[in-house]
Amino acid sequence: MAAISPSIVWLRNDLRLTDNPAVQAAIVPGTPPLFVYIVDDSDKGRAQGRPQGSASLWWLHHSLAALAADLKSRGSRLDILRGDPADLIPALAAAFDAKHVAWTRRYDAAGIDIDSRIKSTLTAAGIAAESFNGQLLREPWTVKTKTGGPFRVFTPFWRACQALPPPAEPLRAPRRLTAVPWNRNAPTRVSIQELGLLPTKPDWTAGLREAWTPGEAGARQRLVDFLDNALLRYENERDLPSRPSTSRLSPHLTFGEISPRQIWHAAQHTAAKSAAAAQNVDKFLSEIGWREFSYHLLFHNPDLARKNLQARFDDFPWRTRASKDLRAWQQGMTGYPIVDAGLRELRQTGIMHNRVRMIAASFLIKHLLIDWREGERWFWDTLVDADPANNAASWQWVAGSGADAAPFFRIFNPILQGEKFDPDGDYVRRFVPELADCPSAFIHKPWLAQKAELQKAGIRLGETYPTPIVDHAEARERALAALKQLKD
DNA sequence: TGAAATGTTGGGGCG
DNA sequence: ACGCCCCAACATTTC
Repeated sequence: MAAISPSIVWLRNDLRLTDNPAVQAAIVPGTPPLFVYIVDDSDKGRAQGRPQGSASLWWLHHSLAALAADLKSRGSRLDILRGDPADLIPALAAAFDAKHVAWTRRYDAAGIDIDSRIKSTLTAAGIAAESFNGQLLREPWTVKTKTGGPFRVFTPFWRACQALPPPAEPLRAPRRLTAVPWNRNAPTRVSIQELGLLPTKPDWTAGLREAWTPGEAGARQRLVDFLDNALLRYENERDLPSRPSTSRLSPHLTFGEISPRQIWHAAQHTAAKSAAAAQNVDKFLSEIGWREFSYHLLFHNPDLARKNLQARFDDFPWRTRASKDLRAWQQGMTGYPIVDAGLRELRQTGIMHNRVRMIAASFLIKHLLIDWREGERWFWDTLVDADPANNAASWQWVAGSGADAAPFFRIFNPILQGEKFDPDGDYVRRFVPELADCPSAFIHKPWLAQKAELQKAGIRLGETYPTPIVDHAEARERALAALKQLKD
């Protein structure tokens, strides 16, 4: 019997079966789909031409495992390959005599380039290659200003998005699938374990395991939990890092375990319940809107992670020999508790609360005068939600070099921000345990406490916890002086 | 999706 | 009783 020619679903950052148009497109009677994931070892294959960080790799491992289990329970299989997709995809199609390959789009320049080359190769070989929008509410090129150009300001961008017809209803996951036997002429497969994505010695991932459930089911559960239990507090509490009032969906979105369409529709459903729900949904969806805006910016500015959107920042006098300060920031040892708590949360859990990201980023850029790209790179390496669009766009936003960005003179005061958004210091105490017993009045400025008081709390500044590496007022003046140079 | 400096106002203590 | 000063509270401007 002649082998049935399968269609190939090339999965990438869309590790889900629900609302996945590439999966849907491959479900054709008589042509069972082959589900393939490729670990691209070539440099060009990675988003922004750089490897993913170890936290992201941990997530990838578990997300792949979850997807493999989902496919298995439906009678199918996830096949993993390692190498260059430009070789592997055509080789797979040839080995299986596939007539159809489908994937959902990515938006970083390197990825777009690879995908369009592969599409031409396949098309030239008489194979239908189809790409879909799986990761965004709106394709970046479909949202235009009145004059037909891309948006550079968030509010009108989001308004234009909302004026478009609502996103399509999410697609259902396939129920029952048929596994395609592997072909001996096809490239060699590897197991998830063989990919070696998990750190071994030391295994520092206990914090990650505790905080997260990677995979489609975990993503959906997170969304339901958020809408059912936290939504009504979202507007009031989303800026309080000690409160579990954010959605924490970002890494699930990064890996495509859930789509923004699913989120949008579920949120609309919840919004219909009450005026209060609707108002909170509005706030929440505008954060999804910022993600859309970031992708819009990335698509129209492929160098977003490397190049200032505002060229006047190209000559900014960043401190280039500040490796000691950079290191203190990375390790959460700046002496400013809210900043240190954020960077330690990042290393421990692979994520940082959004409010604290802004404070920590502002501190690196404005207090330490270190190039925002250094911070962008660190976040890329350590965040489980490291995303080529969100990360780059947000760093440029804080730096003031981006689109619709905070002006450079908007300098967060880490003490006031701490007191405003972590008034009892719960967040600091959790992630900076050496300050756990510090009186609340000084939790964000321990260097101003009486020595006896600190002693009682077991704190010896400069020994158990650092003294501030820069003085806020001085650093602020220095940054404002640098701003003047920028104008000249 | 700031902070700090500066300006304005109004209540209350006080001579 | 009144004006003066102080200063908190709030508003505006500037960085």
